[in-house]
Amino acid sequence: MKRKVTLKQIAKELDVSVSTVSKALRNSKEISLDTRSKVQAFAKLYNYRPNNIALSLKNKRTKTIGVIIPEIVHHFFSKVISGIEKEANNRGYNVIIGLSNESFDKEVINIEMLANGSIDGFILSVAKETLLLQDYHHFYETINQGMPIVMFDRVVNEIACDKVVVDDKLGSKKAVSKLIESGCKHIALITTKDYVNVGKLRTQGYLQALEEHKVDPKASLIIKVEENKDKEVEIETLEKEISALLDKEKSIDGIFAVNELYAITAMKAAINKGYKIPEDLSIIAFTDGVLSKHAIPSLSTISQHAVEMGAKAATMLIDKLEEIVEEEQYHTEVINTTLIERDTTR
Amino acid sequence: MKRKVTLKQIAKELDVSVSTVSKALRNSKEISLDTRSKVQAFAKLYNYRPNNIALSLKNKRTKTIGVIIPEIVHHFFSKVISGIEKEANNRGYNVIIGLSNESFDKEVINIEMLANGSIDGFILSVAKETLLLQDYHHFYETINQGMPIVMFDRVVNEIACDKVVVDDKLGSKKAVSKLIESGCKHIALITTKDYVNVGKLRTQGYLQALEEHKVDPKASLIIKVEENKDKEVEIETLEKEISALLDKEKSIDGIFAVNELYAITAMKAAINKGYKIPEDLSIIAFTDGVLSKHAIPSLSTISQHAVEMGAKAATMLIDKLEEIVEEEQYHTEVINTTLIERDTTR
DNA sequence: TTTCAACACGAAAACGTTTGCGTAAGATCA
DNA sequence: TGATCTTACGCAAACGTTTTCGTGTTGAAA
Repeated sequence: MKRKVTLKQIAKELDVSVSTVSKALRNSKEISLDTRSKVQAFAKLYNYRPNNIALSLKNKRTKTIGVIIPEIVHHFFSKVISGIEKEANNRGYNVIIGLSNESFDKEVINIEMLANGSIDGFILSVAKETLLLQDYHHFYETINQGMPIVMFDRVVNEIACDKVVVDDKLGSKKAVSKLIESGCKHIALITTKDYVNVGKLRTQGYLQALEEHKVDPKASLIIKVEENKDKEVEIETLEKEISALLDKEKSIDGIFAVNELYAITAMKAAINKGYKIPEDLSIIAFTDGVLSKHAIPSLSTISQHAVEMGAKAATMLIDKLEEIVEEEQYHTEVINTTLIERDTTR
Repeated sequence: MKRKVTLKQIAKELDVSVSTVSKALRNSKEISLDTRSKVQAFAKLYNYRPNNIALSLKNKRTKTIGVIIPEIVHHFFSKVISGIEKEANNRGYNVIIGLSNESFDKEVINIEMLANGSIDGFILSVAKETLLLQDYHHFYETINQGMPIVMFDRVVNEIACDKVVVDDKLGSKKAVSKLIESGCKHIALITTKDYVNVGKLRTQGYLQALEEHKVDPKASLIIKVEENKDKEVEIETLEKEISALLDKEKSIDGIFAVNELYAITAMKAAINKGYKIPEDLSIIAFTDGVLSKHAIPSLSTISQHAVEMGAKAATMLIDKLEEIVEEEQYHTEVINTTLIERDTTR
């Protein structure tokens, strides 16, 4: 087993100095053509590759960006990652990931681990617990140390950094408007409690759409799901709630849910009750994922263009790192949403 | 904006040498208690953290493991990653990911990028194109340079390295046996072409189960899907094939598919034809993901325990890195599969 | 007073690069 | 022949650590 070959070894072998080897490999005309070709041949033979770590130390940059997300077993986040990875690779950067699992502590630890020289900047989506605690010291510290952060999707407005978000309100409005325009009169909303920012915004979009179409909102048509550590339980509970709602409010002919899973759950409850979809009941979900695409019937959704989001975040971060954009100049990019009509809408 | 503070800066500020600072921070009793506490106080005040890159260069290890997977927008792979990440973090390692997108070239580039000092070892699942080309030079080179590799799921048998695999054959056998035992007489198989190794093995499991239950296999009940770059097209084509099959072979009362998506597609075709599931037709899929869990009706599956797989792979790699296990001693771990009975089986 | 150990600290090397500068040998010119 | 210019290379510093080996100062024992 041959270990990785270094400049020093090549130098020794060829009886020249390390600097000569380095220059020869970089084709400096300071070095004679003769020596250059000799060194290059030798390097090729031994498959020389410069040590990234040494380069990082010297250059004070690692060409690596750190991504911290709440979870990876999640269609949206994995799509964002694939967008980040693609753009980063195109520009010669690596991607290192950390998972917070929605925990404040894990988020802090991950950031601290990576901030000590391992990476040049962060792309992250804030953990729910952090949002709840509203403790953002780790972000401030990181930024203070001169390490840029780009937040996406779940962002903290009060922090001065680049952000990439989806227009949740407008997206929801699109969905609900579509429902109204296709003839739905009584549209239920399945959303989260208000402390989840995106849930809140999507709720606002729903209300706005109703208002614009002169439909009076009814509190009895809104279910605000209490998030549960145990997703199974959360979903089971929700299914019962929806069942009850459908029993109580017979007039419901449209449902807008703030995520795929809630929508699928609603669909399940409705199908069990014998509803025909979309004839008796139309459904639209915010967030487009595999679940929607392959559900039977396939779900109409609002797509957030997650890949594009990731790519945009990477672009913004790298632009800042390479000083294409000035340091203190922050920008919030809004990614458009698109209504994808499938089989749960008319 | 204060930059990161270094030992040198602390040393200057306190008018001592760098070595004194280093020793003081590591609580060496070579340094007087007085100086130690002074230095430590100062370091805490300025939030000193040792630079990882410098440490990596010195220690010749990065405490980072590289993971290369074919795609990340995929339930199985993202679960594996979460398993790797968890175990790695527990043992103080970071995870850096590269995506091959099933491309040989991208796999090679990713490995070369990371192998030059950025990481201590690899965990990877081989790209389909690589499997097809059977060009494994990049793996050999990496291993030759003393960098350990752990392959998971899609492995290359001829390469001497640690491996974590699923017993595909046994898993399929379990599924098909379950179908037979629950009364299915005519079980269709939806699998991939034989050059995809896991497809081949799962097909073998199907055949073995039939044999053991003295059921004669019928070639007309087997669909071998040709993979297509465009998944949409692949799935649409498949749906038509299944429809045709159901028309032709009216006796089919069970379907085993080698992945979720094929199973869902089969279910869709069957539901469209008015089949009652599971009364008229039972379905089991290999691979357990969100799709199966939230399908209506929910799919019975063979779970591969992806998280466990990732964790195991990480354990094996780190054990090797930390020389808990001898270098030249390779081992293949087989992860058990479990039948998860849901609503598509009786 | 001399000798020596203990103490507290600093100098320097090492990890693998890149790069500015110095310089010996040879070439060119007057 | 002597002065100057090129050429082709080596030295050393720098990035931020850790660690080995010195070394000057102190205090105590002889």
